[in-house]
Amino acid sequence: MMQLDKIVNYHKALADPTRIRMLILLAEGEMTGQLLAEKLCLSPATITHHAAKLRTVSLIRERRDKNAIFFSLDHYFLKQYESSLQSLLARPATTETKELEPMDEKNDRLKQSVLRNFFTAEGKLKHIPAQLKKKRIVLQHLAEKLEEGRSYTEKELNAFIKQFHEDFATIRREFIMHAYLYREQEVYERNPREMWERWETLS
Amino acid sequence: MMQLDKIVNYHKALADPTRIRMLILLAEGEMTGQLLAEKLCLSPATITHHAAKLRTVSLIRERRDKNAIFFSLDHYFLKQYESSLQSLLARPATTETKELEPMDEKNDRLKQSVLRNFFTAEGKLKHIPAQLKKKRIVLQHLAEKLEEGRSYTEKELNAFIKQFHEDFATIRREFIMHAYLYREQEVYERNPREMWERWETLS
DNA sequence: TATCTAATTAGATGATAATCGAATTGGATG
DNA sequence: CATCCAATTCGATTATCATCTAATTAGATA
Repeated sequence: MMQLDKIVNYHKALADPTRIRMLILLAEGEMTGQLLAEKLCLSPATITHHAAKLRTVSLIRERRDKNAIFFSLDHYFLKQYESSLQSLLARPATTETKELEPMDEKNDRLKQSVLRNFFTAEGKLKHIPAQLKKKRIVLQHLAEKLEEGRSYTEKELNAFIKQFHEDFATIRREFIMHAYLYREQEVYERNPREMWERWETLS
Repeated sequence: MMQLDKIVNYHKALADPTRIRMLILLAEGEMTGQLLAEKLCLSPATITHHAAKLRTVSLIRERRDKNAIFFSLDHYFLKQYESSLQSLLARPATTETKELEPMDEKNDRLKQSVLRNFFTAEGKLKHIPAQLKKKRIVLQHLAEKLEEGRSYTEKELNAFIKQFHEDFATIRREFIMHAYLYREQEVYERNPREMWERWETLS
């Protein structure tokens, strides 16, 4: 479970007008530190300072090209944290979720058929479903095989995924986008099942 | 449009471990200031201080009973701000939204039929649809009649809604839950259409 | 009215954090 | 190797903020 400090740090990162402005500028596309400094009328040192804070919560990425460093938004993580706060504070039941429930039996049949059709007899994933609903079923099926509460390095995670499919990069990315996994710095961890479900109703 | 300061203040409010702990406690149900102080091992003065910050961004409500003041979560607003940040930083197009698009024509026919069935010839709302999708169509139809960029007092908003339906409280609440409106202190304002749409894909 | 209880305000203190200028690092390129 | 450029680190300054105690307010009750 994502703990208190992470949530607080995430909100601290967004609790400053300069940093929000930086993110808004970066939403248009990647940009060097110098250009950011110029557009915001701040010194390069200040940009570095803020970039560091945004980086520690994975809100931005960076890429070096010659002398310049290009910063860009990390879109996945924007959603990530929001949903974890939601799940912390979620009410036991809302009218909204109730409306979606009476399909359980149908969903279950869909799940069985997706697992039959997309996996080989040996348990390999034939290919990634294009349809969102089916993709979620496949991702969840794989994520269930990860140990909860354990940390995985990127290497370990890739190896895990390769048991089932060659394209580990895509699947790793999908894991994160759909909140089956979360990433802190270089370490990956499985989110608890409640969050998968919370996330499914939210996104 | 929700401006920079509001977003920053919202995140400032959540950028403190004590306040997050308060919210987590309140997620279980309403609670007096004294009890909060006790559970968090803080002075009542400190609780007041934090409650003020949470209140200015509408994350908590309060209710007086005899000498005690009961604090509680305001669930609507939790979602509200998140989505406004999302819409500020949203990318032009994602693969996810594309998957949902090719139903435009079908949606349009649904819309026409819902408007015919739920509204009288005089434009009154017969009753509020139970089904989420239809409810959104009705809410959007009403919200379009609100002036964008104008502020409404609660009284004015109630009067507006009563033109169409008696139960203004429910509809006002639904407006907020589905991000057609947002509330700042005692004042209501219509969100821009992009946010309605952004919200629809998110929730 | 006097009194009790809970919450708020006021003022003080210590910690955190935004910003800058100056010095430094780390890659590219002549 | 010398130089240039952008980014980072360092140190100092200033502003903001969490927390406390003490004093005050607001409602309820005897």
